[in-house]
Amino acid sequence: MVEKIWYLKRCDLFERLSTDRLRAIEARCSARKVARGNPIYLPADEARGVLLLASGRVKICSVTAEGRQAILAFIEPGELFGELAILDQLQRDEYAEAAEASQIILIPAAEIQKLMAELPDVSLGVTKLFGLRRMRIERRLKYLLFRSNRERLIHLLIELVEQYGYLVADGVALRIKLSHQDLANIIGSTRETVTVVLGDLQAEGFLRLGRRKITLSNVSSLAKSVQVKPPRIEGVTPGA
Amino acid sequence: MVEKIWYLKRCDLFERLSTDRLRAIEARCSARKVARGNPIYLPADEARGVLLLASGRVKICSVTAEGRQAILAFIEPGELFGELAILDQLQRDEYAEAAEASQIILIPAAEIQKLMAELPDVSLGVTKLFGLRRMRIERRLKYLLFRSNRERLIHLLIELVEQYGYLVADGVALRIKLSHQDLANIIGSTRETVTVVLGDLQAEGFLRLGRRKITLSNVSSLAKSVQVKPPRIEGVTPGA
DNA sequence: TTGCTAGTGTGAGGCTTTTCACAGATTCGT
DNA sequence: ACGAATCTGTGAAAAGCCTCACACTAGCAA
Repeated sequence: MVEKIWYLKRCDLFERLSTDRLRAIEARCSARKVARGNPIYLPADEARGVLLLASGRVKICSVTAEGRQAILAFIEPGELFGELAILDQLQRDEYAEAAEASQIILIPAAEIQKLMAELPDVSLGVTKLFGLRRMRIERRLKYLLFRSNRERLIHLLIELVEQYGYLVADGVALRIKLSHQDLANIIGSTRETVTVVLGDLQAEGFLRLGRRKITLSNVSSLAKSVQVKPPRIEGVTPGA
Repeated sequence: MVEKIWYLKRCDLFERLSTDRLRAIEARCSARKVARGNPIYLPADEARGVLLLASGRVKICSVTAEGRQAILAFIEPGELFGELAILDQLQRDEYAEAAEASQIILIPAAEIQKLMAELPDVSLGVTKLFGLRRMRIERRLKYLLFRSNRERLIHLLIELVEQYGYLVADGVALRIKLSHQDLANIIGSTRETVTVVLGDLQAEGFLRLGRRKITLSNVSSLAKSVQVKPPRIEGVTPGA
């Protein structure tokens, strides 16, 4: 059995709770492992609670009638997802799948609601979480509307650098592996177009391509080309 | 001077507060009127507080470098906007303008934060507000990604019916007046394309066009054509 | 009434993006 | 180590959408 409490403590929302309190929550939670590519919840599933990602990586998607997969977000270890269940939203209309082998913890909605009622800190934390997610998605909407695929892709790369970038000898690399298909699924384009545009950007010297790997050699001029201020880059190591 | 307290009471978030409490809040708020087409806040403005729309209609927009206006949302009387200020987000990156002559009330962020800290109900209300807005925008992102302009427009029409539709003799009319340019600004297209697509839909018998006015004659088959369940339509009158 | 403005209708031409088809390369599972 | 699956690169043809240019109408203001 997984040490659930250890992971609970790593989530912003719970880090300030007492160990006793955490033990109590832990008792109500269940954990499970999901292999890469497998679903965690489907739109049809009833939303019984909130999920916490202990390890791995999760993507939140929706699928069009023609079978195209739109990627709405990636979730990193320590982050909550499926959190609309907190609002007694029983039905979700997106689904979550493991982008890598993952361990997840299911926290019953009632548990969070109880915490929110008792501890204003938690309540505020949830509000902030919602606000943050909303800002992210609003920002994405803005850079998708009216923009060419080239611009969309550049904006996405900059966002990825902000979230996953780390410095290497010859530029900035990403701590996340994405195929061209994945990138297309985020910006609402096709795999082929992404391949071509990335090829162009490489030819123009903005980046270097590897298999599921992109190294940005000139983030700031790339940012300037879409009139956006260059992102801050986390100074250090590749991480786990 | 406007009867601010009257309007505060009409906002979901405040409706359960005592009159005394409301008086106290009222004392900290300021009200102003804005004529159609004028800005309410700009991206550069510091976000001093949250805004409550007392009357009129507001649109939340962002502008691309090439001067295209993306409409992110409409705000109706009784709704809050600019609410990210609650999270001490000092800088906004969208702007708000009056879509019709409007009266707005500015509530200092500190006031809301105090309420949230003292009253769990308010705190939950804010969380719900954030969650709701996020669901809306996520839904929009989903119907924009990978979709043709025709599909985007149909989805938008269905959303508008849900929010603004009322039954009339020959179908469903909308309680909001939008030009083709407005519609284009919502779905990220151009005025001409919207005109053409609406013309097609009219020819196919789905709707009838008037000046800044659309009457849907067959909402359910329109919904079926994009594989969406038909929206509920508010049963009655045109409203104010 | 007479402008004037905002909103709508239409078409030609060109650019962007998708679609389809296939080939080579790398990684993964067993 | 081997075959299978995944990932990337490329090109031709077609579809979709945007740009630009202009005409017409309804509503508003003086």
